[in-house]
Amino acid sequence: MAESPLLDIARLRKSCAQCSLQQLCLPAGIGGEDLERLDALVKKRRPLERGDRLFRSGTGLSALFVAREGSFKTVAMNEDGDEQIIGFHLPGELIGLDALGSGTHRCDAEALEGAEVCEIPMWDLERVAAQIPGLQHQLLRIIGKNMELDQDHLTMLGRRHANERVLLFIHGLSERLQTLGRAHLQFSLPMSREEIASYLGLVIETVSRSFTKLQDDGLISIRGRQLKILDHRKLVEAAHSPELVRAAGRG
Amino acid sequence: MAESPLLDIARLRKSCAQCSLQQLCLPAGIGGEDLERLDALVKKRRPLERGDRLFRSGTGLSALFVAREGSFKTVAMNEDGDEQIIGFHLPGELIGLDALGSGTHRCDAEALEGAEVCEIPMWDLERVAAQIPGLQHQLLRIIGKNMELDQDHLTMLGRRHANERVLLFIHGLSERLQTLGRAHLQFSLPMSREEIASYLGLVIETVSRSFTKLQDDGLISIRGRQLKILDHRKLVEAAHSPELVRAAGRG
DNA sequence: CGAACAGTTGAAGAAGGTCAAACAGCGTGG
DNA sequence: CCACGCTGTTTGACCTTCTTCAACTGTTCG
Repeated sequence: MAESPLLDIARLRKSCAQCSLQQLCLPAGIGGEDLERLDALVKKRRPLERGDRLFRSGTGLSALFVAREGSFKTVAMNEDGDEQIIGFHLPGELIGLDALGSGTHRCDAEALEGAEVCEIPMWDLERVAAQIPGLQHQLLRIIGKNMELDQDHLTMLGRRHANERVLLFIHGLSERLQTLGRAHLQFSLPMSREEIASYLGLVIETVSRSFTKLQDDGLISIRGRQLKILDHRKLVEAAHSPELVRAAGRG
Repeated sequence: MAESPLLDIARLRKSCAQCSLQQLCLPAGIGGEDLERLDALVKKRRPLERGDRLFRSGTGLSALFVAREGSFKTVAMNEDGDEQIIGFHLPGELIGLDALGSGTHRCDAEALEGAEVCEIPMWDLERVAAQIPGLQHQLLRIIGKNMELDQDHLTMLGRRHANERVLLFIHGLSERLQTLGRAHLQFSLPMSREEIASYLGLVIETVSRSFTKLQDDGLISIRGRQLKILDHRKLVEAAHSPELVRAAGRG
């Protein structure tokens, strides 16, 4: 038992159980020294406050972050100065891949609420990934999973009716919360209406109206940021068929 | 000349000069045996015809593709059956990363015209990437570059005015063609209006009207699929400031 | 208590969607 | 070579939806 890291693994399993990076180590058949080496990379950072930034656009990529507690948004700025939210990052999700292509961040990452992050220095991660068999593959999968989130966002924005976008947004959030092991039928939105609007390519008033309409239709209940999904089945159906959404609006 | 691959490198440099994967090997300080090993992976596939598919949604990830000649689209299908184009892939660009997360493709990849592709078996690529120093890093960069394209798409869809989306679309296409070493001020659109509409979350008539408006404003000249950018400066400006777009419409 | 902020609601207008028709390009077959 | 029909694109008129502007409500926090 001279170097058995059993206790360490148990601790890690617990602290990282719902982390999107858990697949980076735990199920990849990595153990012992390798696991310790990986664990040594991860720095736990001080708590962050609402509005604090992990990085800014134009900054070089130094590390990837995982939201451990609290949620984040990534915001891109156009030439003309108006911002667009291009991603929300829930607790357990990854932040910082936007700089993978050029080595420079293309957006700001900002805490939506009190938060805490793990930080993985990119340079070290790449080095270790090249050495530990299986880790590179897991890294690619995690990156791929993140691309899927972007594509889901894309399909929301491709919808031409505001109600559909909002519906898909709620549904998507709920699914993500579920896979992260959190309550997914009743939860608190970490972002403002304004931020949702930006994310969905809408205007704040339209988002507000959509919410109240969904509430009137009995699909959800929403009071401020407290959201409850009342009829999950109907919500999923409605998200995938515009007719239902519109028909309900006339009732 | 027992093991000098000079001629091979020269040939590769030429044939892959504008390929998005060129960074995978050429500038990464890879040479000799390694380069040959990498080159051996790449299969050149038979010519494809318009409508031919590289893969279908639900299929397992077996290879990445690079369009050598001709363009492609990737199409996602919703539960309710309507399609959405989530990406265009110009000659030299990469196709197939959508399956990176789950190992299963989430969309169809279809040739927009006569085409030819290089095929890189994913499994082999990963294996070699783990062995050749620098290659893993280049692979991550290439994946990152592709994510940037998705994010550009996202920022188009986030714009609330049809004219802005179309403007950003044209501008983006032009930029991509330029980096791929092709004519970027006068070119032929490989996709139909219908496909542009789907990509931009608009309806075909709106796309058509936007094009004619941009033509009336003297920014472009468009006849069928033949597009000429007349005032590149003004086009870039207009793409980043809604007021200009709208003001011009009243003139 | 009241200022500041977030969210909701209402009424008006503009933008884009819908429906329908005309038009252009192109390959086929007479 | 031309007529024909197919398909993709443009254009027009109308209608729905979203945005805009504005007022109002509600909550939080000095």
